[in-house]
Amino acid sequence: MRVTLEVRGLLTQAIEDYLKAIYKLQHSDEHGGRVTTSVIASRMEVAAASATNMIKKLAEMNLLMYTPYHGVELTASGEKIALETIRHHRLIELYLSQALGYSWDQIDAEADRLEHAISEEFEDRIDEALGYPTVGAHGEPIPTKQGQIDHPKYRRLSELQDGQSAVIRRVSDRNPQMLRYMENLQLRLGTRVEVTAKAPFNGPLQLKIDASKEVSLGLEVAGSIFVEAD
Amino acid sequence: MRVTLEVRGLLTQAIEDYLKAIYKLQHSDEHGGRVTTSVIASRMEVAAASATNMIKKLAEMNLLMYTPYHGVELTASGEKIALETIRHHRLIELYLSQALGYSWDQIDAEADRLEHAISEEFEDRIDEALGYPTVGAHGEPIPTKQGQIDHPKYRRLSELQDGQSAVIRRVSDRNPQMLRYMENLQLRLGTRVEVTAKAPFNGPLQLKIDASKEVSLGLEVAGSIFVEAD
DNA sequence: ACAAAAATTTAGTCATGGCTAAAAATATGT
DNA sequence: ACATATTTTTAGCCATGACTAAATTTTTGT
Repeated sequence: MRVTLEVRGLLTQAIEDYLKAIYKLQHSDEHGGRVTTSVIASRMEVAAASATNMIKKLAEMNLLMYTPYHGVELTASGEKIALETIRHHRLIELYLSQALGYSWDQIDAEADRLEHAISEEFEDRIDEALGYPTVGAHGEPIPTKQGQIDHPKYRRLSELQDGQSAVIRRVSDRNPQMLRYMENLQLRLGTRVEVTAKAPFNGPLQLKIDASKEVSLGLEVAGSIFVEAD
Repeated sequence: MRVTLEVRGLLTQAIEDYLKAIYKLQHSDEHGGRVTTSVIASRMEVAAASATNMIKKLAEMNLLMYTPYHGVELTASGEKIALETIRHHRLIELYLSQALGYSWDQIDAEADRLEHAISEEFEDRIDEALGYPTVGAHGEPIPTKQGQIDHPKYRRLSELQDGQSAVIRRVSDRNPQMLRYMENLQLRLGTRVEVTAKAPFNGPLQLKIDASKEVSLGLEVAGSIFVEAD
């Protein structure tokens, strides 16, 4: 990858952050593949004009294809860098929770800062210390060092029918408060859940956790939990 | 410490780096207490004009006293921040070497980047994981969370007389290559050494390491090793 | 199809923290 | 003591990556 090599060293934190955000947007089901300026701006919490500026810069660097007024698509080199950043992030998150006892809601913010500061050496050492994991602390796939990643398709807990049982495989890491709430309910990766009732009109669902405790769960939370149904 | 609290959050990496460097210069024996623009610039590897700019900014923020053309002295709040940064640095260095198996020559560069990225939480967790250490990986004292630190006065190995024996308590971390060299010679913290001969005209000294291996050590290296003599 | 709304880009500004060149202050040597 | 050398500061410039306001393009509703 010539381009990636040439580019290395002048990768600012801002560039890595944008590429990471764009990669995630491209692979989220919501915005059908089309990643626009406003979506990027909103995800990055900057003004639209700021996003336009950075997009132009990234296009200049051949990290993405830019069609003005119509959105953005990462190039191979852009995606490579995004995946490296995501790998850093997810390895750090897992390390924080496994080795340093962090809770679910604390790791994202810490990893957001650390991911730009660590060396290849650090990446390799924690990868080894963790036993070369393939799944992050919230169940996200961890890209390999070569940039390979697969996107398993899980169903949202909110989509399950009354009576269905499933195992939690991934949770959204967007909202720390929600993560805290889930953790308190013992809703963890691998936890078995069963939908025992579903209220109509987008009402809450009744959930049996680990075949014991029963709770009522709002749709927003249930929509942030991804499961593998039986 | 009102000022420190007010200042927090707008502490850039550059500010922390300058304060750390100035603190170290103030407490080094070389430049008898007087810390000038050129010394700071040289340590930070920036142009003198850049140092002047930052010094004026730090004086504005009440982090140091600045007498134009005559140098600089940290205020209480400036010193507090410097010590927090140094604490971060030394805890991280120790963690890298103890928990992740880094070698002596690799930890400084990694810690230089990480020290600005970690949270109070991270600091506390590695402090605990390390068993609340008081001495860093190269033997430097680690400031307490309250900013207390003592500066034990060790002698340089180069100052020992022929026949004297001593224990290594600290090594300079300025030169990674030299650290690598020392590590290869098994010159570590706690290692007992004996000067068995001293060549005249600033020549090398002959050293017996751990009562076994003998080596000839140049004065530059010997001057970078601090010992406690019997 | 076309006016109004919404999204996007352009233009111009700001703070940060570098830089060089020139001016000013301090230190040094005879 | 005073000319010269050295150090330090000032002045002005640059890149990064934010911002707001205005202009432009695209989308939407009727």
